[in-house]
Amino acid sequence: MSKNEFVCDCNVIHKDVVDKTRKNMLEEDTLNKLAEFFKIVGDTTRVKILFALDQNEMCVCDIANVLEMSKSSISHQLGTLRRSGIVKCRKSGKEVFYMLDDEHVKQVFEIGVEHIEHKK
Amino acid sequence: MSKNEFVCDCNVIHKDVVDKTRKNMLEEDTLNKLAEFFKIVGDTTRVKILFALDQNEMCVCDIANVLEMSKSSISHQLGTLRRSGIVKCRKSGKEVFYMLDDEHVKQVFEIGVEHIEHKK
DNA sequence: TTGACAATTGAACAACTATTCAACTATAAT
DNA sequence: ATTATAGTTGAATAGTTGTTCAATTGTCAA
Repeated sequence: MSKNEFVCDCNVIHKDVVDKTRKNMLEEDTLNKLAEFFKIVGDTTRVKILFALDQNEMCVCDIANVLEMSKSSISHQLGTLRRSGIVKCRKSGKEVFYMLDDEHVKQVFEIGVEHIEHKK
Repeated sequence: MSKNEFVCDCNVIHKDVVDKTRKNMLEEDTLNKLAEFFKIVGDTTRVKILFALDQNEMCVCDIANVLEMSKSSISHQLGTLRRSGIVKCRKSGKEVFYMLDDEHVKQVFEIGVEHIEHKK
Protein backbone atom coordinates (compact mmCIF):
# COMPACT_ATOMS: atom_id res chain seq x y z
CA MET A 1 0.00 0.00 0.00
CA SER A 2 1.73 3.15 -1.16
CA LYS A 3 2.08 6.29 0.90
CA ASN A 4 0.09 8.38 -1.55
CA GLU A 5 -3.22 6.76 -0.87
CA PHE A 6 -3.23 8.62 2.44
CA VAL A 7 -2.53 12.09 1.09
CA CYS A 8 -4.38 12.09 -2.21
CA ASP A 9 -8.04 11.27 -2.89
CA CYS A 10 -7.57 9.67 -6.30
CA ASN A 11 -5.62 6.96 -8.10
CA VAL A 12 -2.56 7.28 -10.26
CA ILE A 13 -3.79 6.91 -13.81
CA HIS A 14 -0.56 7.04 -15.81
CA LYS A 15 2.11 5.55 -13.56
CA ASP A 16 4.94 6.14 -16.02
CA VAL A 17 4.18 9.85 -16.32
CA VAL A 18 3.77 10.28 -12.58
CA ASP A 19 7.02 8.48 -11.80
CA LYS A 20 8.97 10.39 -14.42
CA THR A 21 7.58 13.74 -13.27
CA ARG A 22 8.29 12.97 -9.60
CA LYS A 23 11.87 12.13 -10.47
CA ASN A 24 12.38 15.36 -12.39
CA MET A 25 10.78 17.75 -9.91
CA LEU A 26 13.03 20.30 -8.25
CA GLU A 27 13.51 20.05 -4.50
CA GLU A 28 10.62 21.17 -2.33
CA ASP A 29 12.78 23.91 -0.86
CA THR A 30 13.77 25.32 -4.24
CA LEU A 31 10.18 25.34 -5.48
CA ASN A 32 9.05 27.14 -2.33
CA LYS A 33 11.71 29.81 -2.72
CA LEU A 34 10.80 30.18 -6.36
CA ALA A 35 7.17 30.79 -5.45
CA GLU A 36 8.23 33.17 -2.68
CA PHE A 37 10.26 35.25 -5.11
CA PHE A 38 7.40 35.61 -7.57
CA LYS A 39 4.92 36.31 -4.81
CA ILE A 40 7.03 39.30 -3.80
CA VAL A 41 7.09 40.64 -7.35
CA GLY A 42 3.41 39.76 -7.80
CA ASP A 43 1.97 42.86 -6.19
CA THR A 44 0.98 46.09 -7.93
CA THR A 45 2.66 48.38 -5.43
CA ARG A 46 5.88 46.40 -5.32
CA VAL A 47 6.05 46.05 -9.09
CA LYS A 48 5.76 49.82 -9.40
CA ILE A 49 8.43 50.40 -6.77
CA LEU A 50 10.78 47.99 -8.50
CA PHE A 51 10.09 49.51 -11.88
CA ALA A 52 10.86 52.95 -10.48
CA LEU A 53 14.05 51.76 -8.79
CA ASP A 54 15.11 50.10 -12.00
CA GLN A 55 15.58 53.63 -13.38
CA ASN A 56 17.30 55.31 -10.43
CA GLU A 57 17.80 55.00 -6.72
CA MET A 58 15.12 56.94 -4.85
CA CYS A 59 14.19 58.06 -1.36
CA VAL A 60 10.93 57.00 0.32
CA CYS A 61 9.13 60.33 -0.16
CA ASP A 62 9.91 60.47 -3.85
CA ILE A 63 8.66 56.94 -4.38
CA ALA A 64 5.50 57.80 -2.43
CA ASN A 65 4.96 60.79 -4.70
CA VAL A 66 5.51 58.85 -7.91
CA LEU A 67 3.07 56.16 -6.82
CA GLU A 68 0.72 58.65 -5.14
CA MET A 69 0.63 56.62 -1.97
CA SER A 70 1.40 57.19 1.69
CA LYS A 71 4.97 57.25 3.02
CA SER A 72 4.12 54.55 5.55
CA SER A 73 2.71 52.17 2.99
CA ILE A 74 5.77 52.55 0.79
CA SER A 75 8.08 52.08 3.75
CA HIS A 76 6.33 48.85 4.70
CA GLN A 77 6.69 47.51 1.17
CA LEU A 78 10.33 48.57 0.97
CA GLY A 79 10.89 46.61 4.17
CA THR A 80 9.37 43.53 2.56
CA LEU A 81 11.52 43.97 -0.54
CA ARG A 82 14.65 44.50 1.54
CA ARG A 83 14.00 41.44 3.69
CA SER A 84 13.64 39.43 0.47
CA GLY A 85 17.01 40.66 -0.77
CA ILE A 86 15.52 42.37 -3.80
CA VAL A 87 16.38 45.96 -2.82
CA LYS A 88 19.02 47.50 -0.59
CA CYS A 89 19.43 51.01 0.81
CA ARG A 90 21.93 53.64 1.88
CA LYS A 91 21.39 56.50 4.35
CA SER A 92 22.22 60.08 3.59
CA GLY A 93 21.27 62.53 6.30
CA LYS A 94 17.57 62.29 6.97
CA GLU A 95 16.93 60.46 3.74
CA VAL A 96 17.17 56.78 2.90
CA PHE A 97 17.84 55.92 -0.71
CA TYR A 98 16.65 52.58 -2.02
CA MET A 99 18.02 50.74 -5.04
CA LEU A 100 17.74 47.32 -6.68
CA ASP A 101 19.93 44.59 -5.23
CA ASP A 102 19.29 41.97 -7.88
CA GLU A 103 20.32 41.78 -11.48
CA HIS A 104 17.48 39.38 -12.28
CA VAL A 105 14.60 41.73 -11.59
CA LYS A 106 15.10 43.55 -14.87
CA GLN A 107 15.13 40.29 -16.83
CA VAL A 108 12.03 39.06 -15.02
CA PHE A 109 10.25 42.29 -15.97
CA GLU A 110 11.21 41.98 -19.60
CA ILE A 111 9.87 38.46 -19.92
CA GLY A 112 6.74 39.45 -18.03
CA VAL A 113 6.08 42.32 -20.40
CA GLU A 114 6.69 40.01 -23.38
CA HIS A 115 4.12 37.64 -21.94
CA ILE A 116 1.55 40.41 -21.58
CA GLU A 117 2.15 41.80 -25.05
CA HIS A 118 1.84 38.31 -26.49
CA LYS A 119 -1.49 37.69 -24.76
CA LYS A 120 -3.17 40.78 -26.19
CA MET B 1 -1.33 73.54 -5.54
CA SER B 2 -0.41 70.24 -7.12
CA LYS B 3 -2.64 67.22 -7.20
CA ASN B 4 -0.23 65.12 -5.20
CA GLU B 5 -0.70 66.95 -1.96
CA PHE B 6 -4.09 65.29 -1.72
CA VAL B 7 -2.96 61.73 -2.34
CA CYS B 8 0.44 61.63 -0.69
CA ASP B 9 1.37 62.63 2.85
CA CYS B 10 4.83 63.99 2.05
CA ASN B 11 6.63 66.45 -0.20
CA VAL B 12 8.55 65.82 -3.36
CA ILE B 13 12.20 66.04 -2.39
CA HIS B 14 13.96 65.57 -5.71
CA LYS B 15 11.65 66.99 -8.34
CA ASP B 16 13.90 66.06 -11.25
CA VAL B 17 14.03 62.41 -10.24
CA VAL B 18 10.29 62.24 -9.59
CA ASP B 19 9.41 63.86 -12.91
CA LYS B 20 11.80 61.67 -14.87
CA THR B 21 10.55 58.50 -13.18
CA ARG B 22 6.90 59.44 -13.72
CA LYS B 23 7.57 59.98 -17.39
CA ASN B 24 9.29 56.61 -17.79
CA MET B 25 6.77 54.51 -15.87
CA LEU B 26 4.81 51.94 -17.84
CA GLU B 27 1.07 52.40 -18.10
CA GLU B 28 -0.96 51.59 -15.00
CA ASP B 29 -2.73 48.82 -16.90
CA THR B 30 0.50 47.16 -18.00
CA LEU B 31 1.96 47.27 -14.49
CA ASN B 32 -1.20 45.76 -13.06
CA LYS B 33 -1.12 42.91 -15.57
CA LEU B 34 2.55 42.37 -14.85
CA ALA B 35 1.84 42.06 -11.12
CA GLU B 36 -1.11 39.79 -11.87
CA PHE B 37 1.06 37.45 -13.92
CA PHE B 38 3.68 37.12 -11.18
CA LYS B 39 1.04 36.73 -8.52
CA ILE B 40 -0.26 33.67 -10.37
CA VAL B 41 3.19 32.13 -10.53
CA GLY B 42 3.89 33.17 -6.95
CA ASP B 43 2.20 30.27 -5.22
CA THR B 44 3.80 27.00 -4.18
CA THR B 45 1.06 24.78 -5.55
CA ARG B 46 0.86 26.59 -8.86
CA VAL B 47 4.64 26.68 -9.29
CA LYS B 48 4.72 22.91 -8.80
CA ILE B 49 1.89 22.37 -11.27
CA LEU B 50 3.61 24.52 -13.87
CA PHE B 51 6.92 22.81 -13.28
CA ALA B 52 5.26 19.43 -13.76
CA LEU B 53 3.44 20.56 -16.91
CA ASP B 54 6.68 21.91 -18.27
CA GLN B 55 7.78 18.28 -18.59
CA ASN B 56 4.64 16.71 -20.03
CA GLU B 57 0.93 17.24 -20.32
CA MET B 58 -0.89 15.61 -17.43
CA CYS B 59 -4.39 14.80 -16.23
CA VAL B 60 -5.77 16.15 -12.96
CA CYS B 61 -5.41 12.91 -10.97
CA ASP B 62 -1.80 12.46 -11.97
CA ILE B 63 -0.95 16.01 -10.95
CA ALA B 64 -2.75 15.47 -7.64
CA ASN B 65 -0.66 12.37 -7.06
CA VAL B 66 2.64 14.03 -7.92
CA LEU B 67 1.91 16.93 -5.58
CA GLU B 68 0.21 14.69 -2.99
CA MET B 69 -2.82 16.94 -2.84
CA SER B 70 -6.56 16.60 -3.35
CA LYS B 71 -8.07 16.46 -6.82
CA SER B 72 -10.38 19.34 -5.99
CA SER B 73 -7.60 21.62 -4.88
CA ILE B 74 -5.61 20.91 -8.03
CA SER B 75 -8.68 21.46 -10.20
CA HIS B 76 -9.30 24.84 -8.60
CA GLN B 77 -5.72 25.90 -9.22
CA LEU B 78 -5.82 24.63 -12.80
CA GLY B 79 -8.90 26.77 -13.29
CA THR B 80 -7.00 29.80 -12.06
CA LEU B 81 -4.09 29.04 -14.36
CA ARG B 82 -6.40 28.49 -17.32
CA ARG B 83 -8.28 31.73 -16.74
CA SER B 84 -4.93 33.50 -16.70
CA GLY B 85 -3.99 32.00 -20.05
CA ILE B 86 -0.99 30.17 -18.64
CA VAL B 87 -2.26 26.64 -19.21
CA LYS B 88 -4.73 25.11 -21.64
CA CYS B 89 -6.38 21.71 -21.75
CA ARG B 90 -7.76 19.02 -24.02
CA LYS B 91 -10.38 16.43 -23.17
CA SER B 92 -9.95 12.75 -23.81
CA GLY B 93 -12.79 10.59 -22.57
CA LYS B 94 -13.20 11.06 -18.86
CA GLU B 95 -9.82 12.66 -18.51
CA VAL B 96 -8.72 16.25 -19.03
CA PHE B 97 -5.10 16.78 -19.97
CA TYR B 98 -3.49 20.07 -19.05
CA MET B 99 -0.44 21.62 -20.70
CA LEU B 100 1.42 24.92 -20.72
CA ASP B 101 0.01 27.63 -22.99
CA ASP B 102 2.85 30.09 -22.66
CA GLU B 103 6.39 29.97 -23.90
CA HIS B 104 7.51 32.47 -21.27
CA VAL B 105 6.84 30.34 -18.21
CA LYS B 106 9.98 28.30 -18.78
CA GLN B 107 12.12 31.43 -19.14
CA VAL B 108 10.60 32.95 -16.03
CA PHE B 109 11.42 29.77 -14.09
CA GLU B 110 15.00 29.78 -15.29
CA ILE B 111 15.62 33.36 -14.17
CA GLY B 112 13.87 32.68 -10.89
CA VAL B 113 16.11 29.71 -10.19
CA GLU B 114 19.17 31.78 -11.11
CA HIS B 115 18.03 34.40 -8.62
CA ILE B 116 17.67 31.81 -5.86
CA GLU B 117 21.02 30.17 -6.58
CA HIS B 118 22.66 33.58 -6.58
CA LYS B 119 21.18 34.51 -3.21
CA LYS B 120 22.53 31.41 -1.42
C1' DT C 1 -29.74 1.89 -17.16
C1' DT C 2 -26.85 1.47 -13.56
C1' DG C 3 -22.51 2.07 -11.24
C1' DA C 4 -17.89 3.80 -11.22
C1' DC C 5 -14.67 7.25 -12.04
C1' DA C 6 -12.57 11.90 -13.72
C1' DA C 7 -13.28 16.37 -13.10
C1' DT C 8 -15.68 20.69 -11.91
C1' DT C 9 -17.99 23.90 -8.97
C1' DG C 10 -19.81 26.85 -5.10
C1' DA C 11 -19.89 27.75 -0.35
C1' DA C 12 -17.50 28.08 3.90
C1' DC C 13 -13.57 28.53 6.71
C1' DA C 14 -9.03 29.77 8.02
C1' DA C 15 -4.89 32.01 7.02
C1' DC C 16 -2.64 35.67 5.04
C1' DT C 17 -1.67 40.47 3.60
C1' DA C 18 -1.86 45.47 2.16
C1' DT C 19 -3.02 49.77 3.92
C1' DT C 20 -4.07 52.99 7.53
C1' DC C 21 -3.30 55.17 11.77
C1' DA C 22 -0.69 56.71 15.55
C1' DA C 23 3.37 56.75 17.95
C1' DC C 24 8.10 56.83 17.62
C1' DT C 25 13.34 57.58 16.22
C1' DA C 26 16.81 60.19 14.04
C1' DT C 27 18.76 63.87 11.61
C1' DA C 28 19.02 68.78 10.15
C1' DA C 29 18.04 73.58 10.57
C1' DT C 30 16.78 77.72 13.16
C1' DA D 1 16.96 73.47 22.86
C1' DT D 2 13.29 73.52 19.76
C1' DT D 3 11.01 72.59 15.62
C1' DA D 4 10.40 70.36 11.32
C1' DT D 5 11.14 66.68 8.29
C1' DA D 6 12.34 61.70 6.68
C1' DG D 7 11.57 57.40 7.79
C1' DT D 8 10.25 53.30 10.64
C1' DT D 9 7.27 50.39 13.26
C1' DG D 10 3.34 47.78 15.53
C1' DA D 11 -1.44 47.14 15.90
C1' DA D 12 -5.79 46.99 13.77
C1' DT D 13 -8.79 46.46 9.99
C1' DA D 14 -10.57 45.09 5.65
C1' DG D 15 -9.96 42.49 1.71
C1' DT D 16 -8.13 38.53 -0.55
C1' DT D 17 -7.10 33.71 -1.24
C1' DG D 18 -6.08 28.52 -0.81
C1' DT D 19 -8.07 24.36 0.75
C1' DT D 20 -11.78 21.46 2.15
C1' DC D 21 -16.24 19.56 1.79
C1' DA D 22 -20.30 18.19 -0.53
C1' DA D 23 -22.88 18.15 -4.48
C1' DT D 24 -22.90 17.82 -9.43
C1' DT D 25 -21.67 16.91 -14.47
C1' DG D 26 -20.09 14.02 -18.04
C1' DT D 27 -18.15 9.83 -19.85
C1' DC D 28 -17.23 4.94 -20.00
C1' DA D 29 -18.12 0.03 -19.00
C1' DA D 30 -20.99 -3.73 -17.50
